[in-house]
Amino acid sequence: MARFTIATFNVNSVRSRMPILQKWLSDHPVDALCLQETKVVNDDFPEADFKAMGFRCLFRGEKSYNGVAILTKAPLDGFVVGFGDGEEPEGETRLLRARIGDFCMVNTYIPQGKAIDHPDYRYKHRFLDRMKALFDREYLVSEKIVWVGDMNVAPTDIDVTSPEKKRDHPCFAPDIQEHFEDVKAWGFTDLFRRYRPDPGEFSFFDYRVKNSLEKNIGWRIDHILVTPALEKLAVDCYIDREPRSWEKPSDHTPVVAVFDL
Amino acid sequence: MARFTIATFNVNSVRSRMPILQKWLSDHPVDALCLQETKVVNDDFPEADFKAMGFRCLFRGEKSYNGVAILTKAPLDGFVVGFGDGEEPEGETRLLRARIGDFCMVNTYIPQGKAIDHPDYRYKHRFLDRMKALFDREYLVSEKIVWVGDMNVAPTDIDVTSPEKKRDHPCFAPDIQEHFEDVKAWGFTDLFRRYRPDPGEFSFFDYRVKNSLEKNIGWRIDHILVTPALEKLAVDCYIDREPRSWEKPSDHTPVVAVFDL
DNA sequence: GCAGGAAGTG
DNA sequence: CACTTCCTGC
Repeated sequence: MARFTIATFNVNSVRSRMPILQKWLSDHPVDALCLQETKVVNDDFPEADFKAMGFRCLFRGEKSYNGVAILTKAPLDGFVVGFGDGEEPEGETRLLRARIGDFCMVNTYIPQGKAIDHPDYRYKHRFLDRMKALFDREYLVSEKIVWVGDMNVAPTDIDVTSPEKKRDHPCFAPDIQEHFEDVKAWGFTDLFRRYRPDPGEFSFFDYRVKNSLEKNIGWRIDHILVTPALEKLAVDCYIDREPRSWEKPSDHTPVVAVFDL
Repeated sequence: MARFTIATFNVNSVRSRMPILQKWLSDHPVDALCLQETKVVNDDFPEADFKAMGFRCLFRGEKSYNGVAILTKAPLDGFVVGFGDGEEPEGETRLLRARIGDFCMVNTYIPQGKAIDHPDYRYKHRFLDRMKALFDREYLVSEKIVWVGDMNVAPTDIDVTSPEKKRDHPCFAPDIQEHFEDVKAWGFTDLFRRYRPDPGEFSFFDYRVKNSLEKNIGWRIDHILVTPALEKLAVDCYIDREPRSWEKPSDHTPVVAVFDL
C-alpha cells in the first residue's frame, strides 16, 4: 500500500511562481502536480528546475496566456495534447492528458468566459461539450481517472462568498454550473467535497479584492474529480491556503488529493 | 583621532537595492554614503529604512532616471541641491552638496553621454564645465572637500579592460578624459589611485557582459576625489567588489575612503 | 541584463 | 493586484 498524492495549482505564470513552487514542493513532495496558466512558451518552460526536483515534465504553453503542465515523479506512459477530436486546436494549451501506470490524468484549464454575454462564454460551454465527448470517446467510467484543473466553475452556493451577487458571473451562472455537473455526471466525484462538506474553503482569491485571504473572500473553482475506482482509493482531499499567504503568490492556491494505492 | 569613512555607490535603483544596502552597511558601518541613480521620486525614497540604520537623509530624485542621495551618521550643517548657478535646473537630480562639520561633500552623477556624437555628450561636457565653475565660485582649494560619485569617466588606460577598443566611448574618449582631468586639476586627488596604483580594479561591471565580474571586465568610473587638506587625513581608499557578487546586485559596486580625523 | 514605466488582461 | 508585452536607459 503506497501513498500517492496529486496536486492541482493555477500558478499564474510558472516562471514568476518558481520560488513559491520550490518552497511548497519541499514541504509537499507530491507524486503528480498539474499546473495551469503557466503563461510560457515551451522553449522557456523551466524544465531544468523541475527535473532537479525529480519530476518528469509535460507542458504545452503559449505566450502570455494559458499553458498547462503535468509533472510526475513516476515515468509517464504516454500523453496527449488537447482534445484530439480534430476540431479547432485551441485546446492545445488548455488540456493535457497522461497515463501513469493504470492512472489516467486529465489536466484542464477551462476558459473563464469573460461574461455570460461574451463570445468567450459560448467557447466555455463548447469546451465543456468537448470534455464530455472526450470522456465518452476515449475513456471508460471503470478506469482510474483523475480530472483536475482550474475549471473556472464554482459548483454550488457554498463555493463562493456571496452567491446572490454572482448569479450572472461566467464562473457561477446556473447554466454553466449545470453544464459542468452534466460533464461530471459522466462518472466523476468532486473529491474535495467528499472530505470537506462545509462552506468557506476556496482555491482562488482575487488579487483585486483587498485582503481577500484574511477576509476569506474567494472561489472554489480548482477541482480534483475522480472516477469510482479512484474514489475508493482516496483518503483525503484538501485546499492548502498557505502558499496564497507567501511572498509573490499566485491568486490561486493548490488543491491536493491523497490516495492509498 | 577618529575614523571617518565615506562610500560612493551607484545603486541602480535604491528601492531594488535595499537588501544589498542593508547587508553591506551591516558589515561596513560607513559615516557617509553617497548614492547615485536612486531612480525614485522624493516621496518614495526609503528614508525610514535608512533612518532605522542611523542615517540622516538628503535626497533628490525623479521618476525612473538619475537621483542622488547623501546619507550621514552625523548631523548635516546645510545642503544645496544642484549647481545653484541659475542655469538649467537639470542638475537637480544629479548633484547634491552638503557640509558636515568642516567637511564639504559633493555627490555627482555625471551624465553618461550615450555616444560621442550624441547631443547628450555635449551635455556631459557642459556638466563638467559647470562643475569647474562651481568649485571656482563656491569653494576654496584649502577646504576639506570630498567630491564623489559616478563620474562616468574612466581616467586612464588602466581603468578599463581593453582601452584600445574604447577610444570613442563617451566614458573613455580622450576629450572627456582631458575635460575631467581639467576639472580635477582645480585641486583634487584621485584617492583610489593614491592607494592602489595597479591596473585591474573596477567599480562598474556591465550586466550585459556575461560573467563580467569573474572575468574582471569592468570600468573604474566611480571616484572619490579629495582636496589636499583631506588627502593628508586619508588612510585608505578601496573598491569593494563583494556586493557586485550578491543576489540582485547593482551593476556598480561601492568605493570607500577611510580618513583619520 | 537588469532596472523603471506604460498599457492591456483577468 | 500582479501578471503580460513593449519601450527606454545604461
